[in-house]
Amino acid sequence: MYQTGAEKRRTARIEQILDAAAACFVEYGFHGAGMAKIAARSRMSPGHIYHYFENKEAIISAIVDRESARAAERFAELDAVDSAELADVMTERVVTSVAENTDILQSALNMEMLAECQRNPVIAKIIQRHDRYVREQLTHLLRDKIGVDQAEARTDMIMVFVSGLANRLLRHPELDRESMAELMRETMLYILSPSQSPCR
Amino acid sequence: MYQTGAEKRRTARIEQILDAAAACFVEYGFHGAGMAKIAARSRMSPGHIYHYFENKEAIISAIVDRESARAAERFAELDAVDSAELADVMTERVVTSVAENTDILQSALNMEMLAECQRNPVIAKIIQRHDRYVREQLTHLLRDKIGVDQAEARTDMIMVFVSGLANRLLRHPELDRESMAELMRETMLYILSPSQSPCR
Amino acid sequence: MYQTGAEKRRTARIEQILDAAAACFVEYGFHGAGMAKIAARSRMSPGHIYHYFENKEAIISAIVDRESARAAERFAELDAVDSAELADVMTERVVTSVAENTDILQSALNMEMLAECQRNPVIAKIIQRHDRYVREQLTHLLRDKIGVDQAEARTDMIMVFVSGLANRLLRHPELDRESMAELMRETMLYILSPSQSPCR
Amino acid sequence: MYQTGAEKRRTARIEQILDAAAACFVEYGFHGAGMAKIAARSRMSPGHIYHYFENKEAIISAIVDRESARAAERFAELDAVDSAELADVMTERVVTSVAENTDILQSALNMEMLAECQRNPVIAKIIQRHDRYVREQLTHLLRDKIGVDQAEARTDMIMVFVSGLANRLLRHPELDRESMAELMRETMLYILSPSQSPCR
DNA sequence: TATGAATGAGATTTCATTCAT
DNA sequence: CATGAATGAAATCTCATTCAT
Repeated sequence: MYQTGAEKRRTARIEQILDAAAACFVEYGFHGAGMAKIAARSRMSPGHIYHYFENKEAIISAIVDRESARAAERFAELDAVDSAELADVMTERVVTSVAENTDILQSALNMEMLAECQRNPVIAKIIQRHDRYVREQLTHLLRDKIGVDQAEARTDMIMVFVSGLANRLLRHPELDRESMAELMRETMLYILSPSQSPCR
Repeated sequence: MYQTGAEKRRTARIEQILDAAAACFVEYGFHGAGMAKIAARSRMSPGHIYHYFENKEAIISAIVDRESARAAERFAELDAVDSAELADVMTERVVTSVAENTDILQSALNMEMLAECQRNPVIAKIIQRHDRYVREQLTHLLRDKIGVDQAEARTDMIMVFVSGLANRLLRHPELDRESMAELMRETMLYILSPSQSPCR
Repeated sequence: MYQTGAEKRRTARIEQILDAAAACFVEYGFHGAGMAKIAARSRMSPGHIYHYFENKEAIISAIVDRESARAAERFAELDAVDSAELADVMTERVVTSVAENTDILQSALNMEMLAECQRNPVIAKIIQRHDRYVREQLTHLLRDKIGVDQAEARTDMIMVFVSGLANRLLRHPELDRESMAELMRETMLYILSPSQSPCR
Repeated sequence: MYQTGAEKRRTARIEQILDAAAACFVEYGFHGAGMAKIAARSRMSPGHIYHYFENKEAIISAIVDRESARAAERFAELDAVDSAELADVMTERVVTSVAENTDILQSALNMEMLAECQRNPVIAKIIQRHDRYVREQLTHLLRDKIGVDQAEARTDMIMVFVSGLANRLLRHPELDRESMAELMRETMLYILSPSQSPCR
């Protein structure tokens, strides 16, 4: 995917905006993050943002798209992992993310924040599409690689737990990340363990 | 607690407002629920709401207080349940709630919505206080009545799971409630089972 | 002027309102003094005030009327004072008022406060009528009793000084009343002194 | 003090707002002058005013600051006047001001208007600071240049008189400016005359 | 008479978005 | 490509006034 200089510049500008916006959404929430703040954090004028995005919704849409693309990368990586180790790798990923706010949890945080504007039907659709995608990939991994039964139910459990945890960490920053991570480890192992049915 | 006619009327009016506001918050989110909408749903003028509540924050505060009071009632009921049955009763309650949107889940939904305005430090404190209360009660039930070990970790698991589920149901109304309820049942039984440690 | 019991009661009620309103106007200003506050201070419901006064303007009108009547009384008293002593009596009255916030100054304070709503043409007219009345009476005293020349100019000086002083005391409560009173004494003596023309 | 084009424009816009606001305050009073009116008079949208001023209070604050700066200029001019002529110059200034509503009196008018919102403690402080400054400067001129005794008492007299006059002219536009100006001249000469003590 | 619940217009302020430069 | 001045609709909140009881 070759880009001319101008295109590179454009892409960089867009990344700048998305980073700034994502950070602002997590920090202030969707409604609290005014275009002025996002512009300031992007080191660009408010007006100029509209050269790259039609409106605020479009920024959200792009954030979700980017998140989806990153999720796709992560799933591709997991797809390459040896089946026998997959459960452990997945577990460690989630645990690390909780402990360090990387990847998955950061994504979850973003989603939490964007959810504020779920009533906007355009955004709602985008987020639901992302959610469906993640669900499919996860189910695929569980069913086809780890080989557990009731893969969909287990997927739902993971997603519920991850989103619940992101929420909780966001809103109760006083909680101990270490013990939350440990909690998550146990839970993941339980959910991913093929020997004992989570849903007997 | 005797009330004169006027006091009854006042109380009824306040309940009216709280019901309307809670419904609006769930339907439109905190920011989408303007005082105008809340007023319309309460069947009174916007201005009149300010006879009962100093501002929008105060409404939220009152909703959380009401929620807390109801939670207290529910916990009191659970305290009266026979220890041997408690795990089952709790499980059934949660399951029913998910299936029928009653009590606990409604409360959880409300909390999710109110969480939108967590950046408001006044509200943040109120919600955190409520959260702490629920946590304490739940831990008490798990440790002192059901008698499981690691009661706090299990409490955290329940809270993470319930909030995650409320979130998910709120944002993905297309999900199948039946299977979600079933998922909830399995998870609760697992968490509440004293024989197998969730956090070895 | 005989009054039946009902009439007496009515009159008392009206006085109650006027006292409360005047006090509120001085304390909070015309715009800051809501009908609710006035009602509370009158120990009466907001709605009930409208049995006695058509609207807020009417209260002001009545306050000014009452002030005018009191001014008339004061002028009548002064009219009865021996011409030779009149200048001294008037001076002492003003000085005492400044020192103790009685009579004249209180009246002036009320007027200052009401002046806030001067743009209301109805009120403007009422206040101007009061002002004209005071001016006539004062000029009469100066010209016909004290016997100074340029009575109108001297009257204007007195009125300017008194209103200026009321203003200043109202807005700079930290000022020393004693020295202000002394200042006023000197000024009054100067203005009322027939021997030395203030407007040569 | 060099300004770029943008800075000039900004300064001009701010002046525009301050002029409009001052005019509105004089015309309608502080409470009567809505942001909408001020915006219309500044020929800009209500919202845009908030790019330059945080809120209505800030506008007032800026008006007082500007008034203070202008007062400082005037005092600086007076400081340069020959001592022998100073009393006459000051008198003429005040007299002209009364006759033509310029400078000093205009300033006083604004102050009168602003006084309406004295109950706002922020504004109250600003105005008191301004008042103190004027008082000091005036006292300095009287004591150190004109060389009268009791300079502070005379200063108070001037300030009371000027504010009283501004009040009166504002509220009784039917009064004859000529004769008011004449009154002012006599009074100023009397107050500034070192030979005859106003406060024996 | 008397209450105070109720109304609704209007005030200040915010903010996504547009546009001249 | 870039700025930031400018708009205007909408949100929260206040308060004089009315009305059912």
